Amino acid sequence: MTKKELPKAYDFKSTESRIYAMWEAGGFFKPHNDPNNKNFDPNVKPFVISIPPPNVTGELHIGHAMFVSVEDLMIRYHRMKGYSALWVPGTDHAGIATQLMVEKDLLKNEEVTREELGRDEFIKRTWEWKKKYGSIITTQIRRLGASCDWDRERFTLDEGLSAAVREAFVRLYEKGLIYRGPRLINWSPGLKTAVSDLEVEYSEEDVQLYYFKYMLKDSDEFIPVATIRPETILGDTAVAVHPEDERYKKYIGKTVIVPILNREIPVIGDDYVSMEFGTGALKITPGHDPNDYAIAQRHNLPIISVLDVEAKVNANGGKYQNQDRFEARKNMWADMKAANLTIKTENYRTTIPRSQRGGEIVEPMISEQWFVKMESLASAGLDAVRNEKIKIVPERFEKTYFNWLENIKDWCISRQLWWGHRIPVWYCDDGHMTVTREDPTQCATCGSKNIRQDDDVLDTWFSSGLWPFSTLGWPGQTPDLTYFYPTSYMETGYDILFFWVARMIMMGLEFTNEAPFHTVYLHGLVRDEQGRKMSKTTGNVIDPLIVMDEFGTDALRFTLLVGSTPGNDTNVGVKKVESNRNFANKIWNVGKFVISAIDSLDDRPKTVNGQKTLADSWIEAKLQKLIRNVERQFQNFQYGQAGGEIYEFIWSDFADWYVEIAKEQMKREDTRYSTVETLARVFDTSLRLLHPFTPFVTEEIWGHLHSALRESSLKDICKDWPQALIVAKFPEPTEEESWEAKSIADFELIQELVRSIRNLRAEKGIAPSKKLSAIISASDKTDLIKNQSQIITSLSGLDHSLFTIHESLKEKPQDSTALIVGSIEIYLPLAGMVDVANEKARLEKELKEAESHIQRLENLLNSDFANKAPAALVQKEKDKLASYKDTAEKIKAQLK
RNA sequence: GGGCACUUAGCUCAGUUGGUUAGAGCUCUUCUUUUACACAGAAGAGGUCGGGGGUUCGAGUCCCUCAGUGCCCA
Repeated sequence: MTKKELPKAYDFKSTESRIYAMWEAGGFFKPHNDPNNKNFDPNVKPFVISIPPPNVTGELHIGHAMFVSVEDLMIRYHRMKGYSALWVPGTDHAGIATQLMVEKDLLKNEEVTREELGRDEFIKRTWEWKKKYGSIITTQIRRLGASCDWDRERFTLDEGLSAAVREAFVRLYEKGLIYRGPRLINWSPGLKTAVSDLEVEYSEEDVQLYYFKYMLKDSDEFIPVATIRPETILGDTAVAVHPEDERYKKYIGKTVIVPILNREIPVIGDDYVSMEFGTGALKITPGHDPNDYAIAQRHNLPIISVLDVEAKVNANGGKYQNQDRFEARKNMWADMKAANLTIKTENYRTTIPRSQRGGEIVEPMISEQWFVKMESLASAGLDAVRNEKIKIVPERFEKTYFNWLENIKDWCISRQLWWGHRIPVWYCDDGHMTVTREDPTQCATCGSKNIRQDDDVLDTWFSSGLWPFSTLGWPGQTPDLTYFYPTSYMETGYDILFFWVARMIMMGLEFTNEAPFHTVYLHGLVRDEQGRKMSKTTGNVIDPLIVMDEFGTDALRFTLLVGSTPGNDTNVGVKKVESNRNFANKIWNVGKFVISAIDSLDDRPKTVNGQKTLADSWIEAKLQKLIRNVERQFQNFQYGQAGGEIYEFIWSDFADWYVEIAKEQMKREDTRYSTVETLARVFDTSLRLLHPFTPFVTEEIWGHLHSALRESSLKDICKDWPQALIVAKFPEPTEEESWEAKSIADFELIQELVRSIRNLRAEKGIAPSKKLSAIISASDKTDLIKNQSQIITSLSGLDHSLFTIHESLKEKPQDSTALIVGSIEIYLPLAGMVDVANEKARLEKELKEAESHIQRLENLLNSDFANKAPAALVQKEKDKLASYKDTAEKIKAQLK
C-alpha cells in the first residue's frame, strides 16, 4: 500500500480555504437540531450566539479577529459537546459611517453631494454600495474560521429586521415610552445630526479662559465672568452667583448688560455656582450648555439658540450672524476688547466634548428630536443582572453596568441622516402624528391625505438593540425564535457594554419579556506590543489579514485566545504569532509521526496481548488530568488557561517525552501495538481538545489520522469517529482513578533521572553520540528502574548492555561520577574525565541545597502547620523531608 | 471629583475557592543537523511577585495603606 507523503511543514496556505469549504459544504456550521426540519427534537439543548454585527462597509481589524476567535471557540466547543449550536452572523448598516463613506465617494468620483442627488437617489446609491462592498467583511470573517450559519445571515436594514424596528418603535410609542420634543442635545456640526450622550467623547485639552466684564445696568460696576466660549455670550440669559457670596450677593435681582448685543439680563442667585471656581460668577447660556440649561429650568429663564446646524452664528447673534463659531469667538473678543469689556485671558486645561465619529467639537444645542424614556427600561435591565438572570463575565463589569443604568438619561434616537430606518411617524398639515406599523395613506386623527413622513432616521444602535431576537424572526413567532431564543452567550468587547449590551438587555426584556442571553462575556481590547492603542496615525496597526497571510489563521487565533484574560486588554506582537505558528507546525509534525507509526504496523505481525507500559499509563493519566482541567476552565471562561495547558501537554508531555519513548516501545513486539494505539488515541483526544482554538491544523491532521487508522489494523479505534473533527465529540472528564497519581509519580522519577544524566553530560561536554555505561543503586525503586531501563538508557544516551542495576552497592565504583536522585544513586564511569575537586564541589553544592530543604521542611513541620494544615498536605511535606534526608545521606556517603 | 483595573524574569504575559523551592513564550548562553519537526531537540542563565503594614500554621493570591500607570463615568 502506498502511503501519502505529508509535507515536512504545515502548509496553512493550501489548507485553510479548502478546509473551510469542506466544513461549509458539509453543513457543519448549521445547528444539527434545526426546528425547521422534520426530525427536530425540542429536547436537544441549543447553544446560541448572535454575532456582534460589524459595519457592513467595514474591513477586518484586529478587534474583529478577537471576537471571532472567542465566539468561534465557544461555538465549536458547544457544538462538540452535543449542543445544537447556532452562531447567527450578520452586519450592521452603520448609519453615519456608511453615509459618510458613500458621500465621500460620490464627491470624489462624480462631484455631487447627497443634497444634489436627492434622498431617494442617494439611498439607492448607498444600497448599490452595500451590494458591492458588503460582503468584504463577511468574507474576511470566514477566513478566521468562523463557523457561523451563513444561511441565517442578517443585515440590520433587511426587510425582516426593518419590520422588527418598526414594531419596536410603534410599541414603545404606544406605551408612551417614546416622545418627541425640543431638548438640549449634543449636536455634531460636522455630521449635521444629533448624537447620543454615548457618542460624545471627552478629551483633556489646553484652551484659553477668557475673563470679561458683565456691566451692571446704568452703573460703572461689573461682575467679572470667565468663559472658554466667548461666542456663547450671545446666548446668555442670566448671570448667576452663589446666594451666599459676599462679593456678589448684593447684585442678585439687578440687571446686567450682554456685551456687544446690549441685551438686558438678570443676575440670579443659585447655589450650583461654586464661589471658589473662576471668578465665582457664572454666565448662563441655557441654549448651549447642559448645566446652564438645568439652571434656566429652575429660574424660568428664556432660552436663546445662537448657532445653526453648521455651528454658525444665527440671527440671534446680531452682527456675527453667519460667522463660524470659532471666527465669531475671535471677532467677538476683539470687539469686547475695543469696548474695554475684557479683563484677561489665561491658559486653561479642561475637557472638551468631541464627536466620536467626526472628531469635531460637539455643540450642545436645543433641537427637536425623538427620545426613548429610559427609566422603566433601565430599571428592568438593572433587575435582570441583579437577579442573576444575566451574568456578566468578568463580574466587575456588573458594577460599571449598574452605575451607568442608575444614572441614565433619556436616549436621543433620531438622527438627521438618510441611511437608516426612517422614523415611522407621519404628520399632516395640522400637525397630527400618525405612528403605524404599516405605511399610512391618511392621517389617523383627521383623515387628511396630505401627510408626510418624518425626515429623520433612527440611531443604528436602536436596531442593534433588537439584534438577538430580530435576527431570529421577531416579531414573528418563528420556529427559530421559539427554539433558539433566548440566546446563550453575548460575547463582545467591554467598550460597547453601554452602547450595545445594555440596550439589548433592555430591549430584550421589553419586547420578549426575557433576557436575550444569560451570560455576557466581555473581552479586552487588543493593543500593540507596547500596550498602545492601535491607530492608523501611530502606524502601529496590526492587520489581521497580513498576519494570517504570514503565519496562518490558527497562529493568530491561538495568540489572541491564549494571550488574553477576560475583560483585560492584551498586547499583541508578531513575535507571539510566530511562536504559535511554530506550535501549529509542531502539531502537524507530531501528527506525521503518529500517522507513520500507524502505517508502519501494516507490514508487521499483530501482537495480541499488548501490554501497557509506565509511559503509556503516564501519558494517559496526564491526558485525563488535562481533560478535567480544560473542562473546569471552559466552565469558568478561562479560555487562555485552557489553551495554555493543552499547548503544554502536546508539546512538553506528548511530543517531548511520549513520542520519544514510543520510538523505543515500537521496536519491541510486546509493546508495539499498544504504543501505536496510545499514540493514536492520545493524539486524537488532544486534537479534539485543541480544535476550538486552532480549527484548521487540527481538522487537517485529524483527517489524515482518520484515514491512516481506517486503513490500518487499528481501525477499531476510529469506528465511532464522525467524518470531520468539527463535529467530533469533545472529550468528557472522568473521575480520577487511583492508578493515575502513581503512574505520574513513577514516571516523574524516571524523568528526573534522565534529566540529571543529560545535565551531567552537557556539563562534561560529552558528545551526544557517546554511549556511556552506568551502574545504579536503586534501593526501593529497583523494580521500577529495572522495568524502565530500556527507556532510561535510550533517553539519556547510556549503553543498555553496560547498564547494571543493584538494590544497593557494597562499595562505590572507581573512577566514576555519582548522581543522586532521591534515594537513587547513579554512577557514571568517566575515566579520565573525573576531576576529584570538581566532583566534590558539585556534590557539596547539591548537599547544601538538600540540607536547606531539610531545614526548611523541619521548621515547617515543627510549626503549627503540622496541626492546622490538612493532613494530606502535611503528609506530602513529610514525604518530601524523608526524601531530602535520604538524598543528603547518600551525598554525604559519596563525600567520605 | 467618583469608580474600575493594572504593577510578577531583559520583553510580553499566565497564575479563580490562600497550600509552601513562582510558570510560559520571546530573548540570551552552550551543545546537536539523530529518518515527526532547526517553525526542532537537549542543557542552562534569569524573579526578595511595585513599597509598607495586617490577617493566617501558611499570602503573588485576602484586608489596609502609599506610589506609579491605564481606562470608564461626571
